[in-house]
Amino acid sequence: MPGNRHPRRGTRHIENAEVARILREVGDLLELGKANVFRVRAYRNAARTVEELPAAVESYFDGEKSLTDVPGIGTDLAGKIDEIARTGTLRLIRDLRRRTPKGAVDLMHVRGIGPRRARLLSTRLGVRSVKGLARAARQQRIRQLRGFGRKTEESILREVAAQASEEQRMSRAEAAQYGEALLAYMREAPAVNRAELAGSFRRCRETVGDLDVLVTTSDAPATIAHFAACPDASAVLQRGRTRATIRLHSGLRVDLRVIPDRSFGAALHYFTGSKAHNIAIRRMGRDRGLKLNEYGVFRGAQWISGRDERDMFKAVGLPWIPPELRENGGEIEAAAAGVLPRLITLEAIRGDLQCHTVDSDGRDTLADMAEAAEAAGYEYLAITDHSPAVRVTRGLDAAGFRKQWRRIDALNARLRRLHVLRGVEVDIHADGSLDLNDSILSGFDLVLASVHSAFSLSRAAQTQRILRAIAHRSVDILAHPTARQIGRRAPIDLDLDVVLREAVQAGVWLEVNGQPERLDLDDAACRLAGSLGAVFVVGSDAHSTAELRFMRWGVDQARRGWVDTARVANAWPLARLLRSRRRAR
DNA sequence: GCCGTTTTCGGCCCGACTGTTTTCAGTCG
Repeated sequence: MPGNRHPRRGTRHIENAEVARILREVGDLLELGKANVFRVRAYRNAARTVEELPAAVESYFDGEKSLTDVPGIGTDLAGKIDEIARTGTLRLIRDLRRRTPKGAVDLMHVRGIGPRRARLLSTRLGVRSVKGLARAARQQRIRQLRGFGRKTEESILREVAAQASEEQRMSRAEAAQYGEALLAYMREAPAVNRAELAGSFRRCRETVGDLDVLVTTSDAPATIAHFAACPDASAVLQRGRTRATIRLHSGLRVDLRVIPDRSFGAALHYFTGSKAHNIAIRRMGRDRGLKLNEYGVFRGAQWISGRDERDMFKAVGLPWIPPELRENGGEIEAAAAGVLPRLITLEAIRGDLQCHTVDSDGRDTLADMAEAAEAAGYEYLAITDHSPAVRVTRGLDAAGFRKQWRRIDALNARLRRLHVLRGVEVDIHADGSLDLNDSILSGFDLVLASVHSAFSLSRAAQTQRILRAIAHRSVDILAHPTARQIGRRAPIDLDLDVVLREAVQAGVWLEVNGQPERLDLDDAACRLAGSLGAVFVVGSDAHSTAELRFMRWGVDQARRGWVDTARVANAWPLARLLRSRRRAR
């Protein structure tokens, strides 16, 4: 293996996500075993923390940085994580599984069933699975238990059915369509003053499990009635005086919260989350003798502020923190130290550095794409059609690109505000060689290299492959570096740490791809790359003029990854961009 | 299990809704 990051003897590679899964299961098992709720929370917090670590857990055992320096992880949890990294499992989890009724953990994942009910159902009724749960409900055996009744039985049946049909998270782009339509619908309601989307959607997570809509109104009952009457709703799941939940025909759940005007900022902060961020902020409030909740900042019973979201941060001595960063992943410390990144914005983007035309697999012509980019206010646009290896894209060969260049030159002579760059998305072969030769590659303004095949190479071979491509002097940008497609294809198995280091070292820029199913690099990788000094490119990877708007999703993802405007090459003026390319140095 | 500018012990964010209860437990976010 290249690089100098040999794992310790006895340590095999394990994904942070797998460590997190194990910690989370320990949390579930402990909760079923009536453990101290704070101990349960400690395991769940640790699971989230590990998931969002910028580097593989192994790297915390031999370097200068230690896991115990990470907030929420003490000596005990660090030891447990070490054990997982070395052995792939945990003695504790085996003991807990032995002591826990079979299937109880699965029951707990049915909405409405927590640890108490799961334990009762498995010990008293012998329910061993979600299927068995539905059977018991149909046989009306559940209502015989104390604390359960007819309605609980019915709700269990509904939830089991819903879980079987939907359950997976929805892409951010799809959720946006439902969310924005619903927001418009709620703003039509007569008594509504303000309406906003909060929750993980506002935090720009790449997928969402549900939507949170926040409104202020002068007539709460009327507003809740309007919400419940939403034409796209298939069911009203919950309905109170200040909250209601509906399910849309798509299966997406939407929570509505109705609050008074003066609480808008407090509620927006609270319902934006994340939960871990909120807990941390509320703790800071408590340390200052304040109580923070969704209604505002309180000293004793006295309301102090909460009209504006900034009030919540001000109360604990912090500047406003962008929603994308609110994961309790260091944003509070960064805010306190005055070193929050100046996150990239859509407005700061001056051009798009990846798009396709009918010359390969795009749906619009070169001229159409250029005109749409100009109309969008861009200063430049790189046309980056595919090379021949990716058959389905009908990629161009050297002669094809030379013809395209002449058309680009003619276009540039005609266009007044936009400059079109001669670009290419050249395929990286399985052995790391490129799909076009040096003589043609040197003629482009910009070369993106990316993987479209051989997704299942070994980690070592895959890493070697990418390193070889990066080492090629013609490559300016590594595009969609992990080749993942959310929900469809796992990222290629890569030593990302090594690849990102080499890319930074070589002066290769890293793309954050805005296609809703790619969003590649992801947030954690962006943050890692940023910490290594990477330069980023946010690209729409548009295959039509309409898809130029995918820039939005790429920017959102980069923001989640703490990407600073100054580090985004396509937020620079064209002259600086060209001067800074690897080939210019 | 974590954590400390009063603490190495004793705290740990806070409120709404539902269903099954006669005053509240469980669950969720």
